[in-house]
Amino acid sequence: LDAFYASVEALEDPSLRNKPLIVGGDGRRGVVASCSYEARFFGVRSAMPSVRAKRLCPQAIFVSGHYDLYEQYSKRMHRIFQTYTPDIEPISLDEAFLDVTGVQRLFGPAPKIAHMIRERIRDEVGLVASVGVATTKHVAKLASEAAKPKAAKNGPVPGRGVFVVREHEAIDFLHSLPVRALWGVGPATADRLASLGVEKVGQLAKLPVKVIASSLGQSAARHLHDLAWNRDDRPVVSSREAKSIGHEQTFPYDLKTSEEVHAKLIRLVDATINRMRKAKSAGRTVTVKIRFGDFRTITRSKTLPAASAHPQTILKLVEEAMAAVDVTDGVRLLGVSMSNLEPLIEVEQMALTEGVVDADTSLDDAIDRIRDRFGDGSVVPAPLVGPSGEGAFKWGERQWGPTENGEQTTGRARRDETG
DNA sequence: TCTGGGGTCCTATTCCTA
DNA sequence: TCTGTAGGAATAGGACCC
Repeated sequence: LDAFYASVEALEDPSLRNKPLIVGGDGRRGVVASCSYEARFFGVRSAMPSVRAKRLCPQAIFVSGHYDLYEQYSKRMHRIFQTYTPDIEPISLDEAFLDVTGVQRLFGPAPKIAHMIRERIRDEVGLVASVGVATTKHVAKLASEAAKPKAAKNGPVPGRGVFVVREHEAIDFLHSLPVRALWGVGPATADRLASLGVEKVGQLAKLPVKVIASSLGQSAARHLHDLAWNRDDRPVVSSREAKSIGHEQTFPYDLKTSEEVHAKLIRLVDATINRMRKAKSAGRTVTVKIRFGDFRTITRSKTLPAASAHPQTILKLVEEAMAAVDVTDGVRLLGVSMSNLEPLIEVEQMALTEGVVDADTSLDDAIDRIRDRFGDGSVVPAPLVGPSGEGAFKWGERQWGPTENGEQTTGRARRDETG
């Protein structure tokens, strides 16, 4: 999708159409999550600090994200995809790979299917999609980039919409691109390749793997060299289990005391476990991420002998992990995430058969039921209730509380809050 | 310029155990 | 009993993606 979040916002509020629009936090530590092509003309890009975006485009309109809304639009698109093929691999809310190998007898050749899907997304959802068609996943992805509109003074100049790279054209197409275009080449890898004199994919392709490996390591070198020759046999995988679930938050001002840090950690643990339990998962490893005022970032992790979804157990582990961390320099961001995930039902059954069930299990179940019925803000850890200001509604910020229309919001809606 | 939040994957090191 | 070693798990950090 083109400028997905910004396009959805403009669709919902016509007064935002054809204007430089930025979706993201406009606070001092906000970044651009998505922006309209009108904003891009001024040099605004996603992931750019909002302060800089404002400087580049003072007339830009900032809106905070509505993640729940984007999810709804995403689902509508997926329903369209499903009418063509069950082999859909979501990359994000607004991108997916579709394998149409087996359905061309039914719907026609892949480029025709691409046009049909694009038209239906335009007519039924109201959004502009760009589609790349190719015989490998990564060329399809690059082709979709080539299909996108370009930013210009009076709004976007339409792109080709559908960009087809046939198998015999793939090498020429690839070799003309900058290495940075390759999936997996970011700023750090691009710098290293530049020091080998490599700017274009074609130059990378002609370099011996050994030489690339001297700079990037064997695995990455092999992988990128393969991609440069269009050797990519990764299949479209339609269902994938999450490997980790977590939450992190950047604070408007650095936290200076361990009490403040502890209070935030309690909230992050609760939010993470709440989501993990909704996903019917339990985790064995907890990782705490700490970013200091100077942007130095460390992680500390601890692993349990068996997976758990009990707040007290996880919090204790978090406290152990944090024991040796000095926060007096100021903490800018905290994160908590769980990995080594296992199905919650199996974990609880195991606990039952081993006779280690305690009051926690039924307590957690009761909390789940109350939250299902009255909202996530209805039960909160005691240290965050009361006159300190972090009461039930502040709890979890807007992300976990009810919205005006009574629905649960998730994810980036949190940008509405100032923290 | 001053850097979000959700993730995945890879690598290096350390520690434990067979 | 001591030592070397190989492999796996845990831990930490970094790059990258949207």
